[in-house]
Amino acid sequence: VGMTMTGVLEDRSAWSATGWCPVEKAMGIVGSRPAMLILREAFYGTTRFDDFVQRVAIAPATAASHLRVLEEAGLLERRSYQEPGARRREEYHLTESGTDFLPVMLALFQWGRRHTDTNPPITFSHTGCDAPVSTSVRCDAGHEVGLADISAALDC
Amino acid sequence: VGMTMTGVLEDRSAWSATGWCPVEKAMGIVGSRPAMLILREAFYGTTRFDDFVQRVAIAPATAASHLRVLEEAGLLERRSYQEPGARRREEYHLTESGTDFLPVMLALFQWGRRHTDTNPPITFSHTGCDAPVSTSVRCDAGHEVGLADISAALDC
DNA sequence: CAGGATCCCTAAGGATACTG
DNA sequence: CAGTATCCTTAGGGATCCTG
Repeated sequence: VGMTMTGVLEDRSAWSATGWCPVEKAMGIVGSRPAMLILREAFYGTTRFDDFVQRVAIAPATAASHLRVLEEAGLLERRSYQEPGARRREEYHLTESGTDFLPVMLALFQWGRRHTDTNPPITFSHTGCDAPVSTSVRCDAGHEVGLADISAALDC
Repeated sequence: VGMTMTGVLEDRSAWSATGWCPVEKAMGIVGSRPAMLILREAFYGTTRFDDFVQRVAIAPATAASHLRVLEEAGLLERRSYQEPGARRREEYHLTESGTDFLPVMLALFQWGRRHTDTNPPITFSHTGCDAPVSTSVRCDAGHEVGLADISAALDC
């Protein structure tokens, strides 16, 4: 059963109620300002608790809470480490699941830059190749596709 | 000034405070469960108020509120139309800014499917070509790149 | 059918202070 | 530095009822 994306919905009744939607699940984890911005910071290389607090500009309790959620959801992992002679420290690092979130983050960044009034003077480019980096929607054959060219099929 | 993405942050102090971040701005608009799911429904072809209410399973007030925000933010546009003999109705349609949100939505869908326990039996494919569709991070030269291969440069 | 008005309520998050 | 504890405030959102 295949039909254009705009139209497949009529085939299923209230799938939101079933809890089947990955988007919904994802929003439960990263669907808040603090969570998303903590993740943004993680992509920028932030690993320390206090840095998250300051750079996201949130309360310590909020940071602790969301860091825990992100850790439990598997996006971040907590690492205790101890430099010789120094005392013990904690760090938060992106896991594979966390780095896998990059397309979402970059897509969101791009969308915001294009459709809001924020346009920070920063460019992301491919190391070595130096060409600018962006997210795109493509089929496995390599064609870039828009919404109108996507069909949704229920595998039933 | 170019450096690996993981590391560029140290160069700017608290850019979240400046309100410069597109991600932050974007989260202000779509960074809630209702907003994101309304948008999801819009991608599936939902246009009517009551359908949004039922399929997202939210209160009318919540729907009205978020529909308005999405409209004001330019993602949705309200269209009054009147079929001959019927009374006036309202519809919400994706604008260009709205359809431009597709990469985010699809990336979020994919991430959720891969990293949460939700795996709905649905496949998105390229009409005609029939190959499955997905989001990817690429440079303009066409290389698929991961986080480690991205460098961030401040254009200053 | 497409909402507006109202009420209520809880959970999120800021501020501040404290601890190992 | 990496949090926890406490307090307080507000905005988000559900439920219900009403209207053009």
